[in-house]
Amino acid sequence: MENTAVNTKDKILDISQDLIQKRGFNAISFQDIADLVGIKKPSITHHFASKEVLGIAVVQRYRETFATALNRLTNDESVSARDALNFYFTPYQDLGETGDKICLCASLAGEFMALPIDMQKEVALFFNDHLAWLEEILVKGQKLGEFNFTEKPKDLAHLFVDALQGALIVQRATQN
Amino acid sequence: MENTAVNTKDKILDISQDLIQKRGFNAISFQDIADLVGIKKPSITHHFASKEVLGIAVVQRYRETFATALNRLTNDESVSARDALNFYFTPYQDLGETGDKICLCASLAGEFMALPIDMQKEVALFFNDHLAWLEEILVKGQKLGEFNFTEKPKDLAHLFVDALQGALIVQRATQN
DNA sequence: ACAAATCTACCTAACGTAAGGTAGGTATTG
DNA sequence: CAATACCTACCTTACGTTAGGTAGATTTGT
Repeated sequence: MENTAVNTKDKILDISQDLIQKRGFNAISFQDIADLVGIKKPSITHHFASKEVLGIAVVQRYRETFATALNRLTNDESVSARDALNFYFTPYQDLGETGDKICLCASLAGEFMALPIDMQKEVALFFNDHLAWLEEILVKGQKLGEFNFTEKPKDLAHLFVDALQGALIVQRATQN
Repeated sequence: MENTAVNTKDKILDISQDLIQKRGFNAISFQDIADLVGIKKPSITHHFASKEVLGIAVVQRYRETFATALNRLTNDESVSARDALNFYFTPYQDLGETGDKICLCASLAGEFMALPIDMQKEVALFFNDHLAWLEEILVKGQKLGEFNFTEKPKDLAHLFVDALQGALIVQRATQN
């Protein structure tokens, strides 16, 4: 885990995210989080009014961190489409190497129907962001002759996201 | 849902499986199951000693149903490798059409680290079964000239499983 | 400048609810 | 009649959340 957070609120976010990526949203409790942060259970409500509010904050931050990083790649003219695509894979490779963590939104999507509606919306936004970004990169790379594929960019974007998310889930379940 | 079960034990299994595919294992309770079966909560313990035992039974049945169907395809000489592969996809297409259900083992793999060890083992067996079966079909199809691919059969089998499981998860989260 | 008021970040204690599970009784059925 | 399939009643534990309070920092009023 990073654990570079300075203030308690960010620590709660970091630890919550870590726990969700490992065990899911419904399987973790305020007690789990409080123990790891080093505060008492009710102190969490001082920073986040409810578990739902905390959950939304975790996904929002995750989504925005990705969005910022991906937009940086898209806006930088010196980054080729192929490099951008390679960069896209690295966080997932890192996750795979942890052995016990998957993408936050894959974890939440697995228990999607048991999630508060506002968390569902955040998860949906995450995947739609990624699908749109990948499609854009694929179109760009095809136009510039960097890529050579016959499939529709939208379909290929879907395949990338699906295979990436699925790979982490299946890998964690089958290793050892 | 099927709901073709005649005895209560099978009804419990059916409904539990359905609920796990929709909401996950940790988000469902004996109360949820009992309400849908039409019995009282403690009556479930009469058929399954604990939630873990019930969970294991659900995955075992799911895994064995698949194993039987897949072995039938492999053993039937009149079924080509391509047909076998096509058959493999149909249950997942059906799941996609439900709009609110994913593969049982994808759901459980999403909360893998929060699962009892014996359930983890069953989930791992499921994926390993499928990976081995797909690899076998791919090798067979390549030998007979039905398929034409350069990737390693094992890698391609992984891609199929990953993309299939991932597709259901992502699709459910992004539709509407 | 200094005191009063307010805010921040926590705490302890306890709430109501729901969880999984148990004990023991009562029907139902071969 | 004996096993099976259910029931009611209850237990313990854990959950998210609320109430009320405290110590210390910050802001404000004079």
